[in-house]
Amino acid sequence: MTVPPSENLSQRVYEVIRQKLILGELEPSAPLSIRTLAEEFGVSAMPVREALRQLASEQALIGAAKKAYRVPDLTPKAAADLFFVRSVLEGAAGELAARNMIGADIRGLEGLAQETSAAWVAGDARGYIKANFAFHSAINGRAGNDDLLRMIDALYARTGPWLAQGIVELIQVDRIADGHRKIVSALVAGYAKEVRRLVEEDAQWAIKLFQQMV
Amino acid sequence: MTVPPSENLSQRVYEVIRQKLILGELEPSAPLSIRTLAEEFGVSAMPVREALRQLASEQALIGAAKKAYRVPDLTPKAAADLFFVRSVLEGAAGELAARNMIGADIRGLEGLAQETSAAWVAGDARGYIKANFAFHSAINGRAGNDDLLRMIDALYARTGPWLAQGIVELIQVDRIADGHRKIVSALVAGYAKEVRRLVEEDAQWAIKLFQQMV
DNA sequence: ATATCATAACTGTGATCACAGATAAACACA
DNA sequence: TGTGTTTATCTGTGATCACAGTTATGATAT
Repeated sequence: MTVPPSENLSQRVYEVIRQKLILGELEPSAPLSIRTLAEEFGVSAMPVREALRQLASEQALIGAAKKAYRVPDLTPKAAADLFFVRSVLEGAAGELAARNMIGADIRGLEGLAQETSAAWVAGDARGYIKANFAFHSAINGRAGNDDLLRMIDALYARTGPWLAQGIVELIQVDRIADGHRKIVSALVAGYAKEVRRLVEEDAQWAIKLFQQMV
Repeated sequence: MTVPPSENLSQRVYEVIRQKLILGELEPSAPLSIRTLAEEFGVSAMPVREALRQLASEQALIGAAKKAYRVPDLTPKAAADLFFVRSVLEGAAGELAARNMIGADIRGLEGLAQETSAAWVAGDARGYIKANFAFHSAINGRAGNDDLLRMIDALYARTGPWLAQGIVELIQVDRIADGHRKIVSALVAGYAKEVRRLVEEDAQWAIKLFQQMV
């Protein structure tokens, strides 16, 4: 877990829970209690409550009035919508990043791509999610557009729990996921438009992955 | 101002301030005090504080520790980044919407396009912003993707205050803005891809508008 | 054993208070 | 008339309490 450097207690709590969502460590429909979490974190209810509300405002949690906050359980349609938005944003980020990347960036990317496929063949679901997120973050971070990055990360927080479930079920079914390698190839070649297309394809692939799952 | 139907006091306050941001009724660098707003709204500090924090988490406000919340004053680079993201998202929404729109939708759109240009030639800055937002919302709403819509609206909340300033200065300089009419034409023709391109262009136009302003 | 209902334990929400840091105002001094 | 310093006011933040709805529990009756 990355360290949460912040002057705000609320933001620290927020960051921790957000990371857990991204990495799929919280399963869908799991309830999150303000008081319980407050005790776990060793803080008062106040910061937790603000963190949960913030997550809920990003749709990363659902919070009905006077009912416990819960991790959303995505419907097929909702998941498809989400991955579509992600493909649009991440595709644009990829095209921008392709123009900013230097040799060292791409080398790091190759390592992450390897980690990703290694975790995949090993059947390590959590490892795959983590490596996958690291890979895409490395690209999106080079787009040079913080808003883009923030929005994409918010999407990962929403799809994380669902992905963790879906992948666990599918990890032994489909063993081919060389999309990342193709992306890296397009990056070394400097084909920005092609990077965009491939990144979009990669995000949409998750949708297909789900449809098999049903 | 649209009525805020909600069971949550915090959310009601949030919605009101958010609308003001979108419509450019709050000027950049203006400070927002929790206690002051609480008194204005006739509620305690609690709901206001949560609303402001939520806005801040969306970057619609800036909130440094122990300093008053403020309406962000965008730098040229930040504004450009923002409008770029908006062009990407709204372009995608436009393409989707083009496939869902029926005659009645388009007729309503024609009216809104007329309002927009009417406000423009009349030099009514606030009216232009309002009509412009209504026009685009009518399109984005037909995309059938709530996440897309929510994200785009968040962007309008961030560009609103800045747009209000920029447009006031430019409204007598440039009097041609028939972009909306082109979009409507493409919609009636059913050219989804062309709608996307035009919507993207429309968003990027705002960037150029700014560059003239400096 | 199963269904029904009362009760107890939980939930988020709003309000209020104490506190420390930031800002602005007031004052003293040159 | 400036200028530096102190004081007072205002800022968000964290903690705690009361409250009303929700959910789970357990007892009672069928």
